[in-house]
Amino acid sequence: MTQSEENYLKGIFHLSKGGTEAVTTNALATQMETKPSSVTDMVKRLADKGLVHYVKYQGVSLTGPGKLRALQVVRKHRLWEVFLVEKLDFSWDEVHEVAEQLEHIESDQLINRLDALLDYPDFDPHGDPIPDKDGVFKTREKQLLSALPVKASGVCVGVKDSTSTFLKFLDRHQIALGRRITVLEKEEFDHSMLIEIEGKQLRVSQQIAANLYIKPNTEV
Amino acid sequence: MTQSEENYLKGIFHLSKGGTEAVTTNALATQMETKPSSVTDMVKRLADKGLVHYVKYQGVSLTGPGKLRALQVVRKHRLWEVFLVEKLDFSWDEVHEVAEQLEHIESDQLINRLDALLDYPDFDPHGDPIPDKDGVFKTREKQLLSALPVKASGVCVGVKDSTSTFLKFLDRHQIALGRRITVLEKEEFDHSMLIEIEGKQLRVSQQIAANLYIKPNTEV
DNA sequence: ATTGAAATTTAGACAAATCTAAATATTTGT
DNA sequence: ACAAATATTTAGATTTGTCTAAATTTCAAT
Repeated sequence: MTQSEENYLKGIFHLSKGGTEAVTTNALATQMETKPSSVTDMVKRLADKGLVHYVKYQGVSLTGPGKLRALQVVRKHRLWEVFLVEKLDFSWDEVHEVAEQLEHIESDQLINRLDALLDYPDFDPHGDPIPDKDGVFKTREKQLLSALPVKASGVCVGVKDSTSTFLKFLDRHQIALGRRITVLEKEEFDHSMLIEIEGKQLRVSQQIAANLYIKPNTEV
Repeated sequence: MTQSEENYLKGIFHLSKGGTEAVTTNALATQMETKPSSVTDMVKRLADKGLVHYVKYQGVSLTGPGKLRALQVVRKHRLWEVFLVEKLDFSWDEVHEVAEQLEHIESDQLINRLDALLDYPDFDPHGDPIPDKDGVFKTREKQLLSALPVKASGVCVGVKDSTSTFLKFLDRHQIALGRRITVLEKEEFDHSMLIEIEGKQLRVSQQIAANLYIKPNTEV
């Protein structure tokens, strides 16, 4: 299995929202930053290897083995991200590029011992779940707004701090249970966030974001 | 720079004993476990990029930039080996294959922070020196165990042969880096030795003694 | 110094992964 | 339903890294 093949499986996995839906050639070409014709060539190879279902002009989807393989790559990517942040003091926005390389290192022993070193984390620094060896991962019912990655979206389901001053603040900004919130930006130095709620943009400090529970969209 | 190019530079570096001597096509083919014709193709490419000197039928040697690059790969390889042994509890003989992959990860930030995490080690688990960013490394005064006289004592600092069978042998007999070894007897006819290690006596053949590096007269 | 052996290079082929340009299939708007 | 727009595939070329088989160069021995 080449790195390129692994990257395609991962790309299909992400676009198909967890390996269920079919993905179009054009969408995959955009995701992989390549040309549609290159995608056609590659998905044919992947189909020959039994990793994807592919019917000409009808799009591509992962088979069981293909999905498992994609999940193993995702597992490695996210574990390396935890390592980079926890052990090497990378900030959350610096890890992706390096993890893209590290995710292709082949060694079960390596990844399982890394998992142990990191104390078997369930989520990566962006709040995304880390699959286990068999591709199974925990879903998080609710998360703190501060734990959500950029572009994540979810519904407000609760507060951690329920003092009246806090709740009044929420009222003033039309933040209420059931309201959908989307994370637009995260500021690194003070961990404040720019969020969108009810069609308006709002900047909230880390103190706010760390006290609001969100039920994120099930979107991997 | 591709991984294959990096591997060739490293191969030339090792065969040329530190980048000084010229290396023959056949020797490099053996080192790289490939065919001489493939070597010819590759060294032409490396010569075009200014990384090696190459004259047809005359062998190949590293240029300044080529040697620096080789040293940077060696640096990464050895730092990763330290990481695997110190942080992930790999044993001596398990690290090489994984380090062969990790050495090609491209990120100065990653390798420098890894260096810091490991507390700037000067030597890898096999006792080989780790070059710094500029390719400079410390030399350790070391001698083969076979070269030590009777009654001499020293600390095990490295191995010459790092095949896994040899490393496993060492593990079985509790011979490890940092262990003090004292020469008790040397047998004339087969050059075997009786040594003391960890309070126990052990007879080692000349083949063993000629592959173990010792730093003589050193406090632990 | 010449010849046979060994080492090395060249020529031509292949697979992986990509591209451009052209051909074909599907979808959409009226 | 049909033409135009869009999406997709095919055909043919390119690069990297490899191979085999044949040709060439160097080395070594008499």
